[in-house]
Amino acid sequence: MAPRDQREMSSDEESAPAAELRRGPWTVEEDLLLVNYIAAHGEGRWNALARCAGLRRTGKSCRLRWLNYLRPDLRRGNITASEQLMILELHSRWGNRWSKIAQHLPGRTDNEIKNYWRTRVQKHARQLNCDVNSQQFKDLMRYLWMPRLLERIGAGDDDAPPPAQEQLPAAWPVDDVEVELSCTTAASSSSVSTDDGTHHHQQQQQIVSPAPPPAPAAGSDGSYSYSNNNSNMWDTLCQPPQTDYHATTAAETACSWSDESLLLAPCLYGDMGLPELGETMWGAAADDLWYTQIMGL
DNA sequence: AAGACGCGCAACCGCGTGCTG
DNA sequence: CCAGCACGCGGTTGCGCGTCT
Repeated sequence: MAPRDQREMSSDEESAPAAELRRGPWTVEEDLLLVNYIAAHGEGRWNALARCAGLRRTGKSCRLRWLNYLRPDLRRGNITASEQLMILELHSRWGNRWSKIAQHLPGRTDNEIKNYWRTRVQKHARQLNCDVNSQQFKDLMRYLWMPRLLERIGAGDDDAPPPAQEQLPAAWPVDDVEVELSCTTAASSSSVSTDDGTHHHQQQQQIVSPAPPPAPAAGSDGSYSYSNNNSNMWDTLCQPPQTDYHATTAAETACSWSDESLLLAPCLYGDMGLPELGETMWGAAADDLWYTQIMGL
């Protein structure tokens, strides 16, 4: 017997013989059955729904298919910079509470956010040889990548916007917390309270350059070289753009960088400078290159 | 051209929780 | 109070597809 068959059957599956239940990818016909049934009768009571709709699926499977794929209010396509920022911020606050995070990203499912985190964010953590839950990686996100996302958003370089009715609100309503999107000492944001007592977040338009990467050492030929030793990565990363520095954390460093040094960043880093902003995860292929160079990967 | 490999995502699973009789 | 059920959540798996060699 295959290992899968040896698993204990959930209560959802006990209502029908296992041999009659379908598993795996959904067909167009099944999708139609499910959509039509929910359109006529509404959702909920998933086991009964599966039977009544004539679907040889578990209620659990029907629910998942509806919530993660067939629901009409789902947003498809790339995670935008705004959404990435929201995910990073909320995850730093709540950890792997995907459904809770998804509640604040209209049209996105917990599954989608979870997959995003595992495939993109954790991948970068692996490349840095650090744990995604480590303080080092959290500092990297907070003081390097989140400011960059803020910059992209401020520059209007967010990914393709969703249809008008689905756009992220200018102020994100958050039930029990205030979500502070300001990631650096220079970026600013504020929270306001509405008449009904809920807190709304307001993003300010004053977006500044992100915390700069450390200056690489110029070689004799004028080119820059980077260490491939990841163990030194954080020492390098935490080095403020000043000649006399002391060992410190990324957080302390980011806080200590002045607005002036941020503005000087493009000068300080010569040809490397700050990357052009493109698309993808941290959002950008160019960002990835820039980041890879910094980290000496 | 074809096999190997890696990535992204849909789907599954086990388990915890809340509701109801 | 307790057992059974339905639902939802977070972790994991497996497959399709694109890229690399």
